[in-house]
Amino acid sequence: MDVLIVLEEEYQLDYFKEQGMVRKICKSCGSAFWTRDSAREICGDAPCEPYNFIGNPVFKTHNLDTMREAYLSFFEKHGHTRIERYPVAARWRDDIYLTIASIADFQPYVTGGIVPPPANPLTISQPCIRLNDLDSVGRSGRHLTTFEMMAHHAFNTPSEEIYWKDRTVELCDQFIASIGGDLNRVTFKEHLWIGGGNAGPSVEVLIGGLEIATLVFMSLGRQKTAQPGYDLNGDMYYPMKLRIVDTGYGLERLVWASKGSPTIYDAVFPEMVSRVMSAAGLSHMLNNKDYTRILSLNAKFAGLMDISGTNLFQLRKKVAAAIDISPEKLDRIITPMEKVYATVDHTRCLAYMLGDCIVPSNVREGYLARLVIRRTLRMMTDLKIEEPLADLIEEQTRIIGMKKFEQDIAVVREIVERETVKYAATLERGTRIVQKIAKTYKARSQRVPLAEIITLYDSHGIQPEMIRDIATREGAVVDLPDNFYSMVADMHSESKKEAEVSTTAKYDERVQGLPPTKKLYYEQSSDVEFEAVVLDFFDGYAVTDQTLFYPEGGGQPADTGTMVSSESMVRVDDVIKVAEVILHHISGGILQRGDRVKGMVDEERRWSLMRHHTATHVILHAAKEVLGAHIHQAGAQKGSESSRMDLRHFKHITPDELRRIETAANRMIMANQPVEISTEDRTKAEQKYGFSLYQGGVPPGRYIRIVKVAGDIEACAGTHCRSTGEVGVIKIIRVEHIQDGIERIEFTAGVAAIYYMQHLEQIVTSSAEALSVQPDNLPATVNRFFTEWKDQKKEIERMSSKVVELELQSLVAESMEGIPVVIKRIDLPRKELAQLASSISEKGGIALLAGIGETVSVVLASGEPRVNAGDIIGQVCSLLGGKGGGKPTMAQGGGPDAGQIDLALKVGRERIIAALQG
RNA sequence: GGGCUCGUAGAUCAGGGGUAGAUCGUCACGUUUGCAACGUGAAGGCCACGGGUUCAAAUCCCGUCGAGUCCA
Repeated sequence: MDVLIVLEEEYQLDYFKEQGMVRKICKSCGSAFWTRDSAREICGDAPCEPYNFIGNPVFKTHNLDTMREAYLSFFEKHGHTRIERYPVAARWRDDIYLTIASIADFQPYVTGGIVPPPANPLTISQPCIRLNDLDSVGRSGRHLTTFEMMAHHAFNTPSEEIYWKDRTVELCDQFIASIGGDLNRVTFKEHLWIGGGNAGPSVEVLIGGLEIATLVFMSLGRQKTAQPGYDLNGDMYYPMKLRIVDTGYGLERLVWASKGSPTIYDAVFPEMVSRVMSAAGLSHMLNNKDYTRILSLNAKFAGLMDISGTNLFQLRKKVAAAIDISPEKLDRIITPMEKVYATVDHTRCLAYMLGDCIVPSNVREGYLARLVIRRTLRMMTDLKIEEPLADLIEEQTRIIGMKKFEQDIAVVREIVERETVKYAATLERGTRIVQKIAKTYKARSQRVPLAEIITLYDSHGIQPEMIRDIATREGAVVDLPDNFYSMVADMHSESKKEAEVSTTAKYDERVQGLPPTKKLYYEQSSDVEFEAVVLDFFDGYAVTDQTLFYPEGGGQPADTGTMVSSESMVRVDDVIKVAEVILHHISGGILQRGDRVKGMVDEERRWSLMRHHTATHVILHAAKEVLGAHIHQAGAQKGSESSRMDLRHFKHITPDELRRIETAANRMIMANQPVEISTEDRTKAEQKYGFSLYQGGVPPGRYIRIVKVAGDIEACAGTHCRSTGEVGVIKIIRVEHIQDGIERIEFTAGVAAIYYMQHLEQIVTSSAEALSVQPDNLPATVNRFFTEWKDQKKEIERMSSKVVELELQSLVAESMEGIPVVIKRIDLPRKELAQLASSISEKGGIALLAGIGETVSVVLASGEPRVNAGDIIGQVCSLLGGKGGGKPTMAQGGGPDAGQIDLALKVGRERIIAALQG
């Protein structure tokens, strides 16, 4: 089917026609668009149309709060339910780190038709973070890292139609009118939307040259269906059962258009702009008409182009020509302004990131937070802003509203302050390394090679521009290619590995014909025996109608045990879950379809796993109590001996904190609260408990299993004790710093904890016995021994230099060719021999000394240029069955053959004489 | 999750198979009314830890622990 024809039909809306709109083709770009203005010839989008709303607002004046409220209450009035925003860290998804669009809140389960939406239709204003255009932020006048995507979403199923294209466009029109927009100036540009495995027609809503919204009609997906598909850019897309109205209105853009200010930044956060301007000593610019004119011109032109790389220079040239100054002068004026804007934008981004409990680190979303923090710190340095970054972020938090964030502002401040100190240290360290390298290459009068610069950036985090500046100051030459960052990226992509194929994937088809296995381990988690019927047996895997065996999942290993049929008794050594079917891996025999079996789970192991799993929840809760609200699990591995849990935290957990966590966790156990487990609707559970539900990953499906342990509430599929008391006892083994921002707590629970403590006790008693002291005195005694050992080592050194001195006095040198030469067997360790020999060679003499210890050690030192010690030692040592070598002035060696020592010295003597005469 | 760099005196770092070093800091003595400065000297090292290779390892190899950094 021809995509273009189909798509053209898609836009023939009754609503457009009723409103007397006409479809036109843009004279400039050739795109189709709908308008009420029959005289209009261009689509209204940049670059076809300039930003003519600047200085000429198209809506009634609004700020962020009033515009958001105007939007949400408008849609509420028109039958939509208002939904609270989701966090900017997309914790309910494992494919993206940050929330990048309002629809991301509902992916993948709602958009996939698995889970119903929290309301239908709904409206939301979702803060989103996109870091792809970082370079343009502050420069283009319109780019932001953080923006609120306001949306109304409707999810249409085959059985229930909420509304589709006509109503969507109608609502859009009415909303624009409600904030004072002139509908005659609005155009709807046809646009094929493709993204995230979905596609559909969409219209871009334009006014005054600015795109203020996109209305997407998501109706195609990659999943093959009976209906004919479309080839879109080489991929096939098929009509979906679920058709989703996915709209996105840019809150900041609406506010900008309502004010008509030169840049979006002035419109959206005027207080912050003026605060940062004055902190940078640039306040005078605010009231200067020339600057305002430059900025608005800059923004108008920037709106017409994509700012990146060389385009920036083009932009400068254009603006400079329009106001008749040199591009260089313009650059000097405008660069600080751009940095002010970017600082304002970035601090707002950080307020959201940190407020939503992201902890800066060098992995995942934590790395993104650190990236933005460091970028901001660099700009603040350039602007000579002395105010602490934490103050600016706190101010942004206050403007947005403290109550909108989970993280305590005091913790946010501490995190930022730590990051600031840390970055200063990195810069200092980096500067020293660069200076050193610059000096090296300057001394060789070479340019600093690119490989060095890449290492400096990649391994030490020093920005290439900074490398150039420092090296230049040191007088070295650095060439910096324009495509530096892409070269680094290329280097990384070379070492990329293929993704692993899931091991269970090969059984997907096989289990499709089987009913879901009844999971007895949830209903009777403390039972260990059950009866079942074998439904299938393949590849060593048995499938039964029901089972008590817990399959590997959620960081909990599988149960083991036995299965007995009338014919045989087999071992269950592994259990896996494929979709809703549980596969038991059998060894030591086979089972047959139809066999009645009795299953027995290894009781000790099951209990140990349950205790460790329940303990994980308890420790997480205790850690939150001790360390703060941001504590989030970053992975966990349960075992039957010990378990570990990784926590996101911005500093090292101190031994004291660790003890407090351990004590708190054990108190929770002693309180012996029941463990409550329920199955709840995913969306409702998310609304009720928040996203801290997803600590151990995001489980699939419409319903999720909620486990409540000692105040900790998580979505969890593991087996648990019936009450916290059954855990028995928790002993934390240690805490380990895995990566920046991630601390690993290793612990043990129940019987394993008792064994562990007994093991510790045994270590202490046997150490105490070895030293014949009471365990209580162990630390003091060990300390004393260590200092004594060090003192004695020094004493030995003193004595041995004394021995060398004495030996030296008793040595009588013979004279060969006028040179004092000592050739002698002295049974001292090699180190002393070397000392002795070198004190002779220092005075211009020659010493060949050999001594017998475990093996023979030989040292030859020569203060006489004619005698090359390194050359001679080899032959001497080979007589002893060994080897040797060294420098011309000092050589060492040895060999095992002590009987040959006299011969070796004799040969050595001959060689020295020969060299002296030679 | 993947990659890279680095662990040597209290601090900053050289040395990269052959006797463990420099600078700053510390301490003592000297010059000085005192301080600063200078001079002379000294103390201060499990060369991160555990294996291996070697006649010989701070140095090479493997592992562990720790620090830093880039990317997804």
